[in-house]
Amino acid sequence: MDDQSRMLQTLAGVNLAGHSVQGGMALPPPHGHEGADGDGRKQDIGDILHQIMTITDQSLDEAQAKKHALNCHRMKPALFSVLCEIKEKTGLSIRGAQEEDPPDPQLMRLDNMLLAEGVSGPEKGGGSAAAAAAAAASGGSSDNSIEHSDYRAKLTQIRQIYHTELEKYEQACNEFTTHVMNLLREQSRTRPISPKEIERMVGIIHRKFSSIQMQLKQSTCEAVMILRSRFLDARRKRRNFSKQATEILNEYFYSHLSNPYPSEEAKEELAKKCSITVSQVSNWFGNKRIRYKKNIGKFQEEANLYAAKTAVTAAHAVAAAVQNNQTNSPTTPNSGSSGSFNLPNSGDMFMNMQSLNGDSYQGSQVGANVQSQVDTLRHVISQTGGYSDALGGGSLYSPHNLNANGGWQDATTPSSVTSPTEGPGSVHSDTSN
DNA sequence: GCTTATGATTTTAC
DNA sequence: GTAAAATCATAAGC
Repeated sequence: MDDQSRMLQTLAGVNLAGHSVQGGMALPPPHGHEGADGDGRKQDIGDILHQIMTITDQSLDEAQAKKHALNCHRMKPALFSVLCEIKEKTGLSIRGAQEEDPPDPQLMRLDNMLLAEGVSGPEKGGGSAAAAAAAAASGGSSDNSIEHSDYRAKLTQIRQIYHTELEKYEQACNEFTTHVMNLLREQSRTRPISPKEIERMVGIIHRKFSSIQMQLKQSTCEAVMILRSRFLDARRKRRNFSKQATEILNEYFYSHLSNPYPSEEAKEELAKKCSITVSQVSNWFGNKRIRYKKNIGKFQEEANLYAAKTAVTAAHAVAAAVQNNQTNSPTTPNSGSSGSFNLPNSGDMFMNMQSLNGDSYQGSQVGANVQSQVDTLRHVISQTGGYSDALGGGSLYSPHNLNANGGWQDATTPSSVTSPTEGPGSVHSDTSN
């Protein structure tokens, strides 16, 4: 029997004597069991094992010296291979416990969220899907641009911090892993360390670091949530439009009462004039239509006011045109030209009225054929339905633009052709709601 | 502080 | 997809 197998037998005896095996390391008694042969070698082994076990209790220098002594010991190779064998056997028993953990569902959720918010994953042009979705949901492409850019800037900030921290963690993790691996390699000279064990250790380190990363991800998600809620709150905040803007919108509304649905172009024009967004114009008209319909009586006065205002504006425009015509040579023959006063239909009337009265008014364009203009104006005013008698006296406003179902008449049906006998009271079948 | 007005959002119907 | 209707939330007036 050679030294090695004899030693194995001895060690097996030690273990059977009631000393457990822990952590892949055989734990011998402080002093070797005296076997039947009473071999002095056994005493040696016992001493060596004792030294191994107590090495951690000693100071570093001491331990270093002992380590060196152990390395140089004549029994070292034999003992080493025995330990390897023991570890191999004990390793089998713990293998089942180190199965790969399934992916953490919470971590997956966090990852998905960060990806969806544009914090992790590829950079989406500095923006976020969430912000874009929120902006789209609000109904405007360029709307909320201030908040949107603000949101994006803040999200970019969060993204940067997240990536910096993540990088730091990864770097620390790698450094620590390398350090531990070096340590294990170093230790492998004195005790058997299998690649599997190193792998396991690396796994443990990675798990620890990923738990830290999860905290980082959680904090990032929270930050994004807070930012998002603030962003949405900011969008919800209401600021009253300026008086001028409200007037412009009201003027348009009441002058188009027969069909208060501005076209996209008209909306853009109104938005520009009121310094608001197109979707705000849409919102305003949506609200106005429903509120007007719900309570026509309440809006009667307002309607009269704007009808009168528009009538005065129109009258002034006509007067100005007449005056202009008188002062200019009557022979100026620009009647019928495309540049002349052009009021094609009620749908565009307001904008042209605004042109007459507003900043864009150009006297030269309101030129020659005054009489035809007056006629056109009269016709258009009558078509608006708001004050068909405005130039002829009588009631300024008659809310006959709503049909019996509560809806506005078809845009193609001018209010002037609807029954004039229909009074304010007859159109309120929808006001019950 | 309460009420009303009003801009924005969400839900519903078509 | 769009408008109506309902609802929310805040500004403004008292």
